[in-house]
Amino acid sequence: MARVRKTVTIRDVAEDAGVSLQTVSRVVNGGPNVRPQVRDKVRASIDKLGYVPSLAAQRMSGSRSYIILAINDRERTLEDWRERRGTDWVDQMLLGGILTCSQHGYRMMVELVDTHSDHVERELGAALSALQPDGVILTPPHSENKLITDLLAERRIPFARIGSDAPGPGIALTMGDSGAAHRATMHLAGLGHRKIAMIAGPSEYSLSGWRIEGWKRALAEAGLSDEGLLEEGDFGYESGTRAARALLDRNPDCTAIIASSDQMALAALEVARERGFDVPRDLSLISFDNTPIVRFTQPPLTAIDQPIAETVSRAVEQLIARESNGDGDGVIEVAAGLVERASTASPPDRA
Amino acid sequence: MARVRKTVTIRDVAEDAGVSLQTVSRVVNGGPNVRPQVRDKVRASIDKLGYVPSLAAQRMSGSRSYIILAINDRERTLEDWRERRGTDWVDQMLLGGILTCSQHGYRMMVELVDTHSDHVERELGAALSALQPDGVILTPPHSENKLITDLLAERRIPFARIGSDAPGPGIALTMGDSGAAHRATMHLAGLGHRKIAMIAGPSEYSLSGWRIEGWKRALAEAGLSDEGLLEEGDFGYESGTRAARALLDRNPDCTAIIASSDQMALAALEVARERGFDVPRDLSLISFDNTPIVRFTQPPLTAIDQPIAETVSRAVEQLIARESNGDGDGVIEVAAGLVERASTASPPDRA
DNA sequence: GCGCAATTCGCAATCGATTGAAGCAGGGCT
DNA sequence: AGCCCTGCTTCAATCGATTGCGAATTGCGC
Repeated sequence: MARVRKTVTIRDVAEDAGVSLQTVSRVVNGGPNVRPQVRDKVRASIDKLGYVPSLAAQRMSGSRSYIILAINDRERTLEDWRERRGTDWVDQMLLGGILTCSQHGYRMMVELVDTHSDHVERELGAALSALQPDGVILTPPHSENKLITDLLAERRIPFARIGSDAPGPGIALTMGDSGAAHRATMHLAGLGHRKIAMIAGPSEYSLSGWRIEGWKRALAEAGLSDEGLLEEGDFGYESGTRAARALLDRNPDCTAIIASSDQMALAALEVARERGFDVPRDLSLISFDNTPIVRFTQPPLTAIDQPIAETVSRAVEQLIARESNGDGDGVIEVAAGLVERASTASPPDRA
Repeated sequence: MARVRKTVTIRDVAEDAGVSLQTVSRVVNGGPNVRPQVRDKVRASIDKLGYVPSLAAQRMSGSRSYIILAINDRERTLEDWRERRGTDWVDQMLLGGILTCSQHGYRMMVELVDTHSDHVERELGAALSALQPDGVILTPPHSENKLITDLLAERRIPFARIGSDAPGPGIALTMGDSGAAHRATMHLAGLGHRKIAMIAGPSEYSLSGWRIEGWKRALAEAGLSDEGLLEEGDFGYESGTRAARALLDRNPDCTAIIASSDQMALAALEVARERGFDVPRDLSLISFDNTPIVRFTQPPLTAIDQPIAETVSRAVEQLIARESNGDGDGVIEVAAGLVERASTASPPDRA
């Protein structure tokens, strides 16, 4: 009764069902040559004994490890990440990744790597050797780290780059940053705004560039100018304060700001407050990320919602599929949504 | 050159160093009978070839899997968690867990389990069979789920319960909820407050009870009453609004509120605003969790900082140590800190 | 009822590392 | 000088699942 339960192996199942190990293996892995009758009998034994194949053993014999490795930034996570972008990213990544993995019988592991370290290759190489993952997911800013992508390409490990659209090696998944910025800008233009500024992210992130691009494209389509309306921040609160002040100093007639992160939008909101501007009456605000914070500000912020969970989920599916199909790499776009809240309105009438 | 790099096995190292496989294994695992000279030679070969033992193979032969499994709530993470408690928990757990694991040559995996599901045992059992983790970390509300703790005890897998202080099976790690609530209450009492209310968490979380206990204890020590000053919420924003309104309706002379989550504190802040109360002039606020949000509110909130990363880190260390020592279970307390910001001040003078 | 083909099953080797027991030195003892 | 003993290294079995290949069974048509 209270005896320690021995591990149930494929052998136990075979014995219980009265068939050979190999037959059980075929059943488990959906092999082609098993009679329905036998298959059901084996399935019954599996359920009865509660058999679950050992990941380690599967890895040993088969060619797959059933492991997808997600590379996250260590330095940022430890010190900067929370300060600058909030933590929603990690949570959503886990959600999308782990759930999708488990749906396919895979597991996801997270590895924290410091992009700026000199040991990137050694650290990552060790993880790859130890785990031998079937696929790797890179999150910004690793997605465009050549040392990392080269290492993965050399080892012939399929990988996905989240937040990248360079058609290089590996599958690229973008979240439609250009389109999202375009949409946000058009939304503001549609409300009647003529001076729509942008606080962009750091240039080392290529998504910063796409957002600027989408913003400029929309301005051009609406026949508006972008002159003097662009500031660069680092996603963090402080930089947002600085950028917002500079923008409003330079453009007293600016009536709308798109910020490339929630933190920077929060900072802009505070700058507006300190200048006696009412949001949205005097100034409209749209932020990127849509982390939980922006629902509780006064007013709640209209925001671009990044479909991180879905994107990672797609990445996992691609990696798993690619493994069997051997398909080539491609670029996938997952569209971001615009969540309208109370921080956007028509601009004030000015003489 | 660009030839696909074959996996480096222990055999390759042995050959390169001119010794046997077993000698290499001894070197890697710190075995006792290896000449320093030989050991150095083997080490050199390991570095040269970039050898890293395969986790799967280690699991196969040895008794350890070098895997720690962290159980998180699926339902909450998917739908409610972010709404109610923010996501900081997950991020911090990963930080503390993954980093500490890697320091000891272990890996952490995350499993999402729905506590309220009927399949808890099956889901968790499958994960345990597949991964055969050396230790398991339970986070609330799993920490006190008897189905889960029984399953782990039966399988003889060491486990740690985060946010629990029941001395049952497994290591219990509390974050000093009672002490933290006590400290927050004393802080307010020290500022001169006489009516200090609490918005508690749901009673199904035992930490809710401890916080109430600490609050009451402090009130008693300060010679204050707790009558009518307690409301229960569910950690979420909505419940905080309801609770704060009820408290202020019932106690017009209430000058301070301790909320058991940041979300509920945010709600209380908004209720104060809608009633024309200035925080902290008319009402002082202290929240639990100290997620990034509360630094950017107006005013920034004084908060209890939960040392989640450190707690999980301690849990990992205990699990790994316990595995070798075979030590018994115990209760460990990691102290929370009080971060003073601008939401607390002396109460207004009232006639 | 027979033969051939198609399907299904079982034996054995294998993945990479660990581990207990056996082998082989060299040194000290009587 | 013979013997044993200690210290270090090597042989061989093992973990649990996969997989190729040969063997056995079934199915089908004539």
